[in-house]
Amino acid sequence: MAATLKDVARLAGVSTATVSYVVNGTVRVSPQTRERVLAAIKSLDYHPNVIARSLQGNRTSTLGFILPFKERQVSDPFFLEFLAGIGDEATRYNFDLLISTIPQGASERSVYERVVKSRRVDGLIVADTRHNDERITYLTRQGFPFVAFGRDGDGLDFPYVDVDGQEGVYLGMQHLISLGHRRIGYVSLPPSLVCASHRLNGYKKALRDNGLDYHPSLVTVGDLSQSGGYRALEGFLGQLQPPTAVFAGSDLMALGVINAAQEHGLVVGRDISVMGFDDTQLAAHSHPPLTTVRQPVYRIGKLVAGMLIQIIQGAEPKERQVILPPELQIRESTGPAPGK
Amino acid sequence: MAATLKDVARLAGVSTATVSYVVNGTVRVSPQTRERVLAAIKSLDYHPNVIARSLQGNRTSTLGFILPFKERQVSDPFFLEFLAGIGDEATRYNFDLLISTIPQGASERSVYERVVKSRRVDGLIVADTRHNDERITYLTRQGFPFVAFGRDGDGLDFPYVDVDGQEGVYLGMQHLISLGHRRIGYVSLPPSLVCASHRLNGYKKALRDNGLDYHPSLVTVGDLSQSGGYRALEGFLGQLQPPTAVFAGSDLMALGVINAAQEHGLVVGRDISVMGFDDTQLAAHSHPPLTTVRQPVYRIGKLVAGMLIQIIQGAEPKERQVILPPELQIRESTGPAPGK
DNA sequence: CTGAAAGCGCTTACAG
DNA sequence: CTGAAAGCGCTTACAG
Repeated sequence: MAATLKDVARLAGVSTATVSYVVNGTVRVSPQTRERVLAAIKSLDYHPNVIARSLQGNRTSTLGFILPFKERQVSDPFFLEFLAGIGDEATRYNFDLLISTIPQGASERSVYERVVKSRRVDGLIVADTRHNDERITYLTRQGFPFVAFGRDGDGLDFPYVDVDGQEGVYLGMQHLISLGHRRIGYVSLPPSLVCASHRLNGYKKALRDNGLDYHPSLVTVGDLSQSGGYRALEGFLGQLQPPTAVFAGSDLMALGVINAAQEHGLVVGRDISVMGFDDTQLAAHSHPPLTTVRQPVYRIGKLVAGMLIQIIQGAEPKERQVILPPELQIRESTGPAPGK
Repeated sequence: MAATLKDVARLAGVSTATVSYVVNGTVRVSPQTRERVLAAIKSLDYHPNVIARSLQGNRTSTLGFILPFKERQVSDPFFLEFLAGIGDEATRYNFDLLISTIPQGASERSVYERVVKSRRVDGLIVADTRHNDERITYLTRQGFPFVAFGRDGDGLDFPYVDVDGQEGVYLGMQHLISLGHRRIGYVSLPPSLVCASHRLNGYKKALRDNGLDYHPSLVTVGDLSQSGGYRALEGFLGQLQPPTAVFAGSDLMALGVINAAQEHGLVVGRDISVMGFDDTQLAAHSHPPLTTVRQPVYRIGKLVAGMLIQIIQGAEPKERQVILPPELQIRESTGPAPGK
């Protein structure tokens, strides 16, 4: 059995309160007593029981994250970087991270209810915000602390961190256009996602600002997997005037576009340019290395976790809604438009 | 404030013990009392406080997993499928899943110690077992419950689930050899991993059994990223007699091999055959779809979690060490050797 | 500076 | 079948 406060108190010849003071440093204790307690702690290899502490304090020091596998495929590498960020920041503040999945047959809603009602966590992190996001209305109604990765799409006010997707795609489009591309295909994200609209807006705005026409045939919706990108390019190549560049709304889709292009004998970066969005590790390691718009997912994980912890601790974070500037990451999958 | 047992007891006019009996179904309660209690629970929207329950029972009903980012890149999609399996199985048994990361500058050992000592979880899941695995010796010494994904490499006895990697690579090699390939390159995994040795053995055994020579120049070690595979193929292609097929020890590396091949103008599946190992979703969605050896990672997650829960509950699992047969997943990245 | 005591929200022998 | 009471391992006013 592991040692308890009581064991330490007995060995040190003091009360449990005193031991607690020493452990937590909340109350001044005389040096001599302190020494005795510390020695007892060491000799018993005492470690506080986090559960007892939680019960007493009515807080769990735990953050929760429910993996949102509605739009994304289960293995989207995106989430692991995000998790790493959350986890590292949580650890820094002595918080733990609880992960839940949505088992087959269970509803997302039921999982949220279980986590909230059982008071297993002090707050939740929500990713991939959606239009009419049930998760957000539920948590808001419950008054349960949460921070989202992704902004609101319906005029609700909640704390979030997001990347300026419109600006990101706009920057990417400027890059492509400056390379001489005039016909640029766009593979959009599932429209239920709030970020899908912003990114698409960036595409349209860039066309407008550069005096280029918007061709609905050059825009298609992908499913966030490589296959989505693959099929999109197949569709584009079947057209009379295929695009010379394709902007995919996510890296995974861009990889699919690259695969399709290479299968068609096209040299990516020369015969056709391909861009992604996210800058996951997969993008940097693809061949050719993918030009993409960087979302600092790891850092966003840290930010979101940090904000949530502040909120839990009752300190209004200085910025409740953070929009990070995207960053163009130019690599080798984009090049001058053929014939330029 | 959320309702407590006491609130329910008061409203129903019974003792807290009785409410507890009803909630847990541990003791028979008269139908009338039961009804009253149930009504009170409903009207107060009472949900048991898991933390209090944990403290009282000296168990947390929580499984822990510390993301092992030593050999793998942070975003390896592999882990998310694994996490999904663990999470779903945990939920089924009313267990939660606690994730920890190893923050920059912290040692893996210190993270394990913190999790174990704070008694935040009832047991741990260990993945990617290594030779001289410090994590395993530590947990064993502490008598802390754990189950591993990956077998032992040093004669230690602990519960695990693993896939027969030797057999898997052997099967894949038979497939390639039956297609007429005689010079087959192999991209091995970091040698610290126990599974690296087994897979490499499968490669060697297949050569031997088919009367083919082992050429050290056809074996190289990759770093588990696409780049590892990419560089491996570059190396192979620079040789006087490049291989006609390449077996990569992981899907991610196989994708890198495909990328490199396509960049060199080779049609994968015709000019060169490529195989992977894992069968992540990335493999199924790659182009051409990747022939690979399937590890049912999601199912392994469920198995491992299930075994751990049994162990925690004091029931020796019927199988303490499970080795699953690998499954050949033939898709389009492999084909007859050129000239056959 | 230190201790006795109450309490966080449950569960579980023990009586009756 | 039901209740009074102790206890899980802590923290924290409150006295002294």
